[in-house]
Amino acid sequence: MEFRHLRYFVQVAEDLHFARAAARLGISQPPLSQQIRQLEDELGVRLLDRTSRRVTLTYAGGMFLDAARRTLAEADKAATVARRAASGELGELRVGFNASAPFIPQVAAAIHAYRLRYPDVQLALSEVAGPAQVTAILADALDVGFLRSAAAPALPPELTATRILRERLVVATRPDHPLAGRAGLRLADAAAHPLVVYASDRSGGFTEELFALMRASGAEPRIAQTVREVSTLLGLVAAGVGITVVAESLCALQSAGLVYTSLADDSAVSAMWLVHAAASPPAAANFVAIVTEVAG
Amino acid sequence: MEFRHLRYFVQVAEDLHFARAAARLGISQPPLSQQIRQLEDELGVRLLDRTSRRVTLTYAGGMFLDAARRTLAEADKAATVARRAASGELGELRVGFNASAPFIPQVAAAIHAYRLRYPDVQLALSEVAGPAQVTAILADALDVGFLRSAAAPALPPELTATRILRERLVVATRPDHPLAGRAGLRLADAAAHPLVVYASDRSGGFTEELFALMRASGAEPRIAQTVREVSTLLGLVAAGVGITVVAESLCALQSAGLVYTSLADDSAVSAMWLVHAAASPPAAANFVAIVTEVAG
DNA sequence: CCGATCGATACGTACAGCCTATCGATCATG
DNA sequence: CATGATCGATAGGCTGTACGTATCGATCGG
Repeated sequence: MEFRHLRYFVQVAEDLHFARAAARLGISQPPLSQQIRQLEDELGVRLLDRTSRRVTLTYAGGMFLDAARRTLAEADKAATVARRAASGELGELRVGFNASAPFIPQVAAAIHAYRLRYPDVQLALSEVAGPAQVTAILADALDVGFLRSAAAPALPPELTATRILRERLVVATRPDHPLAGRAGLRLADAAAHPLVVYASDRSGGFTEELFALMRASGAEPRIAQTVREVSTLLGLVAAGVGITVVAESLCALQSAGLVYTSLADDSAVSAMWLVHAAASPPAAANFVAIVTEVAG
Repeated sequence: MEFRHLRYFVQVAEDLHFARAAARLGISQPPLSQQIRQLEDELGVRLLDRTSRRVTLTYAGGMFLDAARRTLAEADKAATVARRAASGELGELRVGFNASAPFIPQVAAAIHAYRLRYPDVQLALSEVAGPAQVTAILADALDVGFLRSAAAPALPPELTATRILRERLVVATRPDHPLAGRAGLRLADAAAHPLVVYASDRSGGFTEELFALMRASGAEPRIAQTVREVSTLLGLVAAGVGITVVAESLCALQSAGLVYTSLADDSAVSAMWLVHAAASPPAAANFVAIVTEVAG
């Protein structure tokens, strides 16, 4: 049985007239009769009762007509699915992001724009620490990932990173802290006070990068407390446990016990990167395109 | 796109190896490569990434694989549906029956046996008066019908009637009625008493046949009351409104106010017939076969 | 009774799908 | 690093089959 048989049969069943059906199908009548007969022989079932004057569906023919239509529709759907999947309009996209990514307006805007443009792509968002994202993408557990890194992250050749945002670092303190609001504040000043920082396994390298910057400015940082979440970090700063240094976009999180003070150092910058496989699935490539367009 | 393409693609996707897939498909490797390529060209989508060492599904290929499997399954189902419908194992069967048919054990047994043997046939049972059944079958609103008639019913040539039961008539009266239990009771005796009978439009000809029998026995029947249902008929007899004559199988309906007395006349018989179109749908033919086997 | 209609049959043809043979690329191995 | 094995792609020839034209046989209306 081939699709030809189904297409021909459906047309004959609709017209109940071999010559007309053949004309619609763009063939002549004899081969149409042959193909219908061939289909009946293969099924071992008479689908049409035909005299030289009238063609009617048998009971089995009526049942088969429905099933044949369903089969043709399913085949159509298969072709459409393939094309849409290839163009990235259909499927699933697994996006990883670190703790600070959601607070970046450009990232949120890009995700929103992507959802509007590709509504049939199932977005699977998951919070993953920076380095773990790279591993996850390599293991095909993730398609793309947002991670923070001052410089371009070192990646295996099959992965690509695009910088989507470059931002300054700020110091977060209690309002009554001596550093609060001080103009021309420098990293070395901040390093003189005990710090609340992310635990290394959660920071995705941010803490290490921060410490490296401080040491480069000639000060040795001291850890007051390590935490695992943004809310804890800022909560403990507001409680006076210590101060911390975060990316400027985190200023979106305001609180009565918190003030953010700019750092004057040229080196006090950080960046968000979008990491993806060089051979990305179509949906991922579209996502990268939208993110670089909106946020880049 | 033809089924060939789907079958070939599914096999390659399962083996991820052209030569092995070709062997399983019973063809050689080159035409398999050609057909896959043809499929990809038609869809405009690359379904497989292939180097000379490794074959992998693209994302679109994976989505298409599912859809292709569904399409092939749908086609299989279409063939099965046609065959099962042709053999009468699938579909709908519309059975008409008159008021007395359900009380006949053979009819009930036949319907039960049919349900067991053909569980996937949707049985649509409907109560239809005898002559209306013939009209309904001719109008293709009914497939088969049970009706009561002393002699073979007059039918157009495209319909066939099979007698499935021949039974004697009995008189139904109150227990204190003078005819109750009288040995050798004859139709002429019964005709001497006022009768409760079905209204003509509901009786399906039974009342007319009964009156003809009574007149043939030399008596003129008198109507005490006409009714539209079996329960009303027997209820009014039990209430003493009159007596009635019914088929023996109705004795199954017992009541405190009712007794049945046999009629001695040779002519006091009735029969149930199964009517069906000569060109019945398969399910109807099977039904007729089972009924004649069980009840005939 | 005759012509029109319509599906089936007969038969020739062109193309497509399959075959075998071979190539080119990649990878494992000594 | 050279060599052989593996595997998909390509080339070219052959055959089956789906389609075309011509015609037949049956049925129905006028």
